[in-house]
Amino acid sequence: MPDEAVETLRTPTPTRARAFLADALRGGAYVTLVGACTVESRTRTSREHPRARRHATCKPDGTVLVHGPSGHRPLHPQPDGDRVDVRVDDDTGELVVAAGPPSGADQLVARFDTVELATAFDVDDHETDAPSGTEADLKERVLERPALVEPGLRPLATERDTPAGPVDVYAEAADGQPVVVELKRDRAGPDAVSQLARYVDALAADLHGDASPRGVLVAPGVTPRARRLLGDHGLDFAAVDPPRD
Amino acid sequence: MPDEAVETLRTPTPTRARAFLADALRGGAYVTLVGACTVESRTRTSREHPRARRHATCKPDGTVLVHGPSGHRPLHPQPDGDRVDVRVDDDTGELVVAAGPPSGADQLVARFDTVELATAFDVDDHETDAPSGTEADLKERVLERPALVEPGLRPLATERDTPAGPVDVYAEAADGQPVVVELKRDRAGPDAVSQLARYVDALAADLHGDASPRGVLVAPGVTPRARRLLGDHGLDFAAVDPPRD
DNA sequence: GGTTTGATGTCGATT
DNA sequence: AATCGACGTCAAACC
Repeated sequence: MPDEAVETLRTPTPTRARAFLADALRGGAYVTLVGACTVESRTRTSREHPRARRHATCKPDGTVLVHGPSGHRPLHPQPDGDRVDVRVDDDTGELVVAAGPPSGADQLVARFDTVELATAFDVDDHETDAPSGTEADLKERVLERPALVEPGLRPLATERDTPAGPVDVYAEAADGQPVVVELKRDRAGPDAVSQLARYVDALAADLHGDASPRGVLVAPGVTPRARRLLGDHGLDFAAVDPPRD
Repeated sequence: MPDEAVETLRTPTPTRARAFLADALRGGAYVTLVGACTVESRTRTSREHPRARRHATCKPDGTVLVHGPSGHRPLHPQPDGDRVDVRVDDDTGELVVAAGPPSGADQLVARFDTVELATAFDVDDHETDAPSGTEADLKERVLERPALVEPGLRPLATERDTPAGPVDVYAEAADGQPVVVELKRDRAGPDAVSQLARYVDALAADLHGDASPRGVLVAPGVTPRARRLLGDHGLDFAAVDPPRD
């Protein structure tokens, strides 16, 4: 298939569709199918979907997506593995698209009794600009202007290791007391507070009494439950928005 | 468009593509586009993608997905709102597909300078069998056979409310001591242990000394760090797999 | 509508 | 290559 070609196939027989699909995938193309199919997935959660007209996508990296008429996610979780198998079921005459590891488990199987449209084309792989407004952006902002967290704060390290995991920012307060900073780009929930508490406890054990660290949660906001938990654990909060662009 | 029809349009002009897309969406159809486009998203995290040949899907519910050649997720987060706007840019001649709330923020904008293929068809909305192997399935299993967690355990309530949130299963041990059970369908990590610890602490405060509750994490397994945290908090673990089918 | 949590996917670090 | 830990994102249940 030439690089720029877009191929389409209307109402092929399953045998013809199988050949079209196999050829295109072998050539590294991106393929879509429209037709009535059943979907069965045996991944982390098992799911079965009765026969209905759906839109399926097979990407050259082995990704298989089957979409219904609504929602952002496909009908099934994505199986591990990057192999796609395309065959015609001898008994039922169905076109069978199977994705996942060859071993029985963790498979996604779509069975088309009819294919009304098959398309194949190339899609560009392209470097994409890094997203902005991430936790990494928030970290940069805090490192550049630590006073946003509290006056006199001096960052000492990022990703400092503790037995409970790496802390986002390890710093020293104006009075010299160690401070653990946990960053969240979204409003922080109870999990974020527990995570910070784990880090503070682990660091306190690590320093074995030399100095007792404080913990500060830095996020654009906190949920009520998280706010209460902060108080319970004697942790602080500073409202900082992640920078956008 | 008749229910069963599948329409395709090759290399339309932007004006023609706009009409095709608008007509199909107005009729509740599912539409796909293949062509070179830029993608800009201003949702929670901002992203920009330079012009490249991509595969776009517009669902009748307002979902817009733009996919590259690999990976399960689209190139962009899905904006809030269910409005899709299709127009031709007077200055550049591009076909512009914009999704999200009409107000400027939180928008996804894809700009096609060429459309090589447009397709439109109906996709069935269909009830889907409930997935199995979920946390709800694990809960059923534990309620039916509480001895899987520990001998003599008697479940008293599910979703029992505490100041920290609802506990999965509230139970009584053989000796009458209250037990908080936290269920995870996957191997449990540190977050699960912290969540359980929050519930146990909250319940202990709720019972204010009448009885001191124990906590049991029920999951197919625990990660090393979670195992250590369990010990730190004096919590127990029981290995139980969620039932599959 | 906001909050919370389950369910997934992805990535980086580590083994 | 597999595992683990953390982050990002979506969806559903419940006020």
